[in-house]
Amino acid sequence: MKYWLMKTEPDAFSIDDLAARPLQTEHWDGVRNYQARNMMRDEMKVGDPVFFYHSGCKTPAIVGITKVVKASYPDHTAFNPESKYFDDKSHPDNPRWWMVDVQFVEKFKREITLRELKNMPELTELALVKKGCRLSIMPVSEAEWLHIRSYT
DNA sequence: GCCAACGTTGGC
DNA sequence: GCCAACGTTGGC
Repeated sequence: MKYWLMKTEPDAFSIDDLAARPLQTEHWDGVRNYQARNMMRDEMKVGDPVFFYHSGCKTPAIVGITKVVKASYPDHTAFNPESKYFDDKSHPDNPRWWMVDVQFVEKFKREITLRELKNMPELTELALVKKGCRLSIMPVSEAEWLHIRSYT
């Protein structure tokens, strides 16, 4: 089992939006970055826990936990010319983009802000706090996970 | 295969 | 709204 962190802009899709979905589950479409894709396609497995992170907002923060409930399958929005995620280089017989399904687990009573995370010496290796890191999906070590968890 | 130009991300 | 950092594109 591996631990993860996934970013989302709360204006587009927040943890409350996820909790309001049928079965509190949603497919993670629209990832168009190869590194992030590779992690979803090859490494994320059913049951893996995921920190849910709000980015591009007033207070960037980890706001809760989700888990992977369906392993990778083709991101069908890439096949749809009507979608803003359409990519004519992705074909159903050889998909370029993949996604997983995640399910709501928990919303923290108190979110853990990026500012706080940056001040934790235990997290200096976490990609999220590194300068210029734009990865929307990243691995979290077990030690990092437990450390962050201990604040919730 | 190099690299400049461009677009995007995302914190501040 | 600004801008640094980064990934991608496309001409050569």
